[in-house]
Amino acid sequence: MDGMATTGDVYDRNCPSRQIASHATSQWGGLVLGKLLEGKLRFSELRRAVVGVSEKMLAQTLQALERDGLVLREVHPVIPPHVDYSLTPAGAQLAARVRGLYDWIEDNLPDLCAARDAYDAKRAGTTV
Amino acid sequence: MDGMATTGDVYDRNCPSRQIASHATSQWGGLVLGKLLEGKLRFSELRRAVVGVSEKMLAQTLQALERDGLVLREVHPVIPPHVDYSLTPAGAQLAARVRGLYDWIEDNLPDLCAARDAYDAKRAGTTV
DNA sequence: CAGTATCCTTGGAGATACTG
DNA sequence: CAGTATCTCCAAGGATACTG
Repeated sequence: MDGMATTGDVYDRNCPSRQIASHATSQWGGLVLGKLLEGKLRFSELRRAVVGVSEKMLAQTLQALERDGLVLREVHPVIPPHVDYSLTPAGAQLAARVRGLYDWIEDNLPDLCAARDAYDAKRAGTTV
Repeated sequence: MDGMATTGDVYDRNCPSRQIASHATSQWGGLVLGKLLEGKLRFSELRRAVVGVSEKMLAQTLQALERDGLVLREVHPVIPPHVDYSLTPAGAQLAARVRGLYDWIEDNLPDLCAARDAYDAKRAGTTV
């Protein structure tokens, strides 16, 4: 029932779920989680792995994910600086689901693209 | 086929996967897919169900999902107009995964919020 | 009812430069 | 190396008005 004040339901407008979901499924958030699923990585390694991300967005994304308890940040007090990022247990669970989503899309890409072409073709034919 | 020219990999910069993923996991895309998982809905029903969405964004979101072959649009030629939206088989599969992601977040919300509080508390203590 | 067209605002995102 | 700070800019998104 709706008796709960803090539903946590994503269909509630101002509930933390939407924030966390947006972090985890954002352009860069999803890709970062996916990469970290393969193992611990340094900042610069992530930067290279996640093609197209800027320093700013990577830092921002990692902070959001760390804050949500999905990513672990380990600072090694050496010179030059060395920081490792990895998934927390929670992060690994969520990342697996995000990855599953991406994988499904990649697996079904031919169908999806075909649907697109059909849609565009139909529009081009009817209109104009 | 060369096999790798069109990888479909989301880590490729300009590949359709990223587009489709962004549609499916966008703020409104995810919520629309989630709602349609419960059954066929009309435009205005969706508008009410997905709290906070504007007409423009709903129309735009539905078009993108329809174009990707995830959502089926049925127009009933009556007055006043009546249009039903539902998931295609592909859409249902993807929606289930998106839903799973949201559900996981909702289920683990207490932990996630606790992590947040801890993060904020630590920052407040060390800096200032 | 189910959209489209238009305008307008905001903040997301990149580039750059600097620091510990 | 791993960030932070600042600036700028474009486009996503919302509000409104109109149409079939």
